[in-house]
Amino acid sequence: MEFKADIPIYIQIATQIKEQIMNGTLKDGDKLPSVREYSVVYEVSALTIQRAIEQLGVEGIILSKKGVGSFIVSGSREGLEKQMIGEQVKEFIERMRNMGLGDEKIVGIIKEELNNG
Amino acid sequence: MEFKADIPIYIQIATQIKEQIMNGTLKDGDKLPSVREYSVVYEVSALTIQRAIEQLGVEGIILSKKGVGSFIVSGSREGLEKQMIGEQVKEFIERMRNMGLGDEKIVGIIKEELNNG
Amino acid sequence: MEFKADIPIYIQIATQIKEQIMNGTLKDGDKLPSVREYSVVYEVSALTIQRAIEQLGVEGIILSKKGVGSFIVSGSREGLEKQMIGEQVKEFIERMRNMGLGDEKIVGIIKEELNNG
Amino acid sequence: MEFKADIPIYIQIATQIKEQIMNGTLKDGDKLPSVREYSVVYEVSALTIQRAIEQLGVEGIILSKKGVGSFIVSGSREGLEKQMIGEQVKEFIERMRNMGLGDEKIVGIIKEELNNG
DNA sequence: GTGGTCTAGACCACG
DNA sequence: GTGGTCTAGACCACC
Repeated sequence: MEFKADIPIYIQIATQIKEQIMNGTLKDGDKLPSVREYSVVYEVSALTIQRAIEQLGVEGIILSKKGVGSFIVSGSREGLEKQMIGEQVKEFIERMRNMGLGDEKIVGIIKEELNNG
Repeated sequence: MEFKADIPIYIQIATQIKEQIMNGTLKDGDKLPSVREYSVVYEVSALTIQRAIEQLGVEGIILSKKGVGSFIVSGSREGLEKQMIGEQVKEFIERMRNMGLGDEKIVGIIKEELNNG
Repeated sequence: MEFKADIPIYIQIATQIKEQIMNGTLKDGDKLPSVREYSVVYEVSALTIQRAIEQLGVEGIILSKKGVGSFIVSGSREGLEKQMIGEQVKEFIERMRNMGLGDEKIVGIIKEELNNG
Repeated sequence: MEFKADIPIYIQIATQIKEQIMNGTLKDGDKLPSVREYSVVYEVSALTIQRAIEQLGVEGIILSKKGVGSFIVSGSREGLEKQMIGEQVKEFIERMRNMGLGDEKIVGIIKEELNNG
């Protein structure tokens, strides 16, 4: 597993888990892999994994129980959809507009990339 | 001037200058405002401005001449367009796909946000 | 039955039993309900109940006889009163004083809460 | 500096800083001692201090700026007063009532302890 | 000098 | 076996 250098690893892992919730790999009520298991998979220290999970806990997406495990809070998927998609779309459009692109051009480059990429 | 807390200030300033180049506020060959002027406008220390300018220099977008000033390298606009737009579009689409969205849905939410926002 | 997330469940159960001794629900010499019964009532594993009872045993409040049951030690109520009330009152007052509250103000907020709550 | 064994050290430190805000030792806008300074004073690792400060950050009480320091958010004192005092008073009274004490008795033991202690 | 991240390893309390 | 806390030390980016 490789990470971008300019974003904290625990944030990148947290984001990845969020994505897994959104695309259905992880579902409501599911038990997450243990901190130690993740630690092996991602090849980072256990503490880094815990910070990722802690982060998700603060955001109300997962709930950790000592001695038991971490579980996906039911209904978190719907919340994530609005939050993550909405935020990122707004940010993306704002940046495109700041660079002087009009609405049609924005839709154009998206379509182009979808077809080519 | 206000900045996001989780992104280095000098990066945010550098990004704004890039955007000004792309939307035509700053043009090929133009002399940038002085560090002092920027320092007043953005309400940050001169050192932070210098790091922003240094950053743009490293990226080949501007050229600093000692005792004279910094100038926008000719042709930088075209380069920026491909780099900034291309990169960001790819990243954006990748994230949307990671969250399980199909191509049509991606275009849909973009259009929706363009009309509402 | 619901528990606070940041305090061990077995401690919370032990505390509730202590409170029942103090308010008279459980009296000197009484036999405690069985581990199984508690397990059903509190909706936790038998092991957790046993830890709660073990805890009370260590504190000298109950006495467990193998194959017979657990019994409330005579005189435990009086001991609990001094211990629990005394400790908690001291701690509470210390915290209020650490926050800069004077004696009169402490009595005031207590009275206010007693009337409103 | 000594800590209670059953409460995380970083929580105890965070609580102590909150108390200092409430009793006026630390005021709105004040810069907190650095992580390293605290680390020496409390004789714990720098990371433990950072978790305490991080906690206060999540609660909106302080704001940390990379390379600059941590500062007390203006208006945090008023918020703390309502939150900390209110919560603790309610909890204290609930526990006293669970033990079978009537309102007058609660006020009585408080007054007694204030005079003796 | 400042806060932030990460590691590797340890110990503990919980269920 | 699980999550939570703590250490000591390192490196980094920021201002």
